[in-house]
Amino acid sequence: MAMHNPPHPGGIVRRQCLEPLRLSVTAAASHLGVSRQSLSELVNERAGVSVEMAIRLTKAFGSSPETWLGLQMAYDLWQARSRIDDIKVERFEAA
Amino acid sequence: MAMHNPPHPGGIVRRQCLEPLRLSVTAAASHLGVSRQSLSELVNERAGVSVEMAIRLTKAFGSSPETWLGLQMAYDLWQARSRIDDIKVERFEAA
DNA sequence: GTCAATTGACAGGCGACACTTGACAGACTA
DNA sequence: TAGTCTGTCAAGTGTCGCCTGTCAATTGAC
Repeated sequence: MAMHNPPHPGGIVRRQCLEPLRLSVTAAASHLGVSRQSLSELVNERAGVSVEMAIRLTKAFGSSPETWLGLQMAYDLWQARSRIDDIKVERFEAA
Repeated sequence: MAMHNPPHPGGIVRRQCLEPLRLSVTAAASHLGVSRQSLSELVNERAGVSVEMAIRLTKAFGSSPETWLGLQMAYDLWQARSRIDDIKVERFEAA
């Protein structure tokens, strides 16, 4: 159903947005209207793409907020796979 | 582009999951493995669908985590529309 | 070699949010 | 009347995005 090991959106920002335009994290953060640290954490995969960040990325680099957030969702879901069996739920209707 | 005023996932849980099965919030929360308050906040649209809650909902009622989170994403994005013009970003490449 | 820009990382702090337990009042029902 | 269900408030926890300030290491231009 889903793909294997979906990439963190931060890596995509770095490779697909910053590097092609030879943008420094500092410069890009300035244009995005966020702090340098905030963008640094994103591209170093220490922070996720928030709704607001998705809008900022879209305004600056194109694509769509849905796409950016979709990448984040796929990543989060993949990470949760390892914990999925710890979530105990009694199923309905199937009984 | 997007639909009009996407519904809050909590309302969907209530109408599509709880009511058809004549489930009380208390009973459903118990089965989902969360507190009654937590589910109450969700179905009363005071809380969103987290990654973990999406997994719980899927295990209990079917569908998929992607679907549940997609509903939440659509809702969040719609809510953000009102603030979207406050986000100032300098666009790249278009220049 | 030296200076400036860039970068990743850390500390301290703020606000938002999902979630918990405990408790209370109102409503519905057996 | 008693029991259940419900919404909600209080209070506290942990996570997370984001900010400012700071620091050391790296890199490139002179």
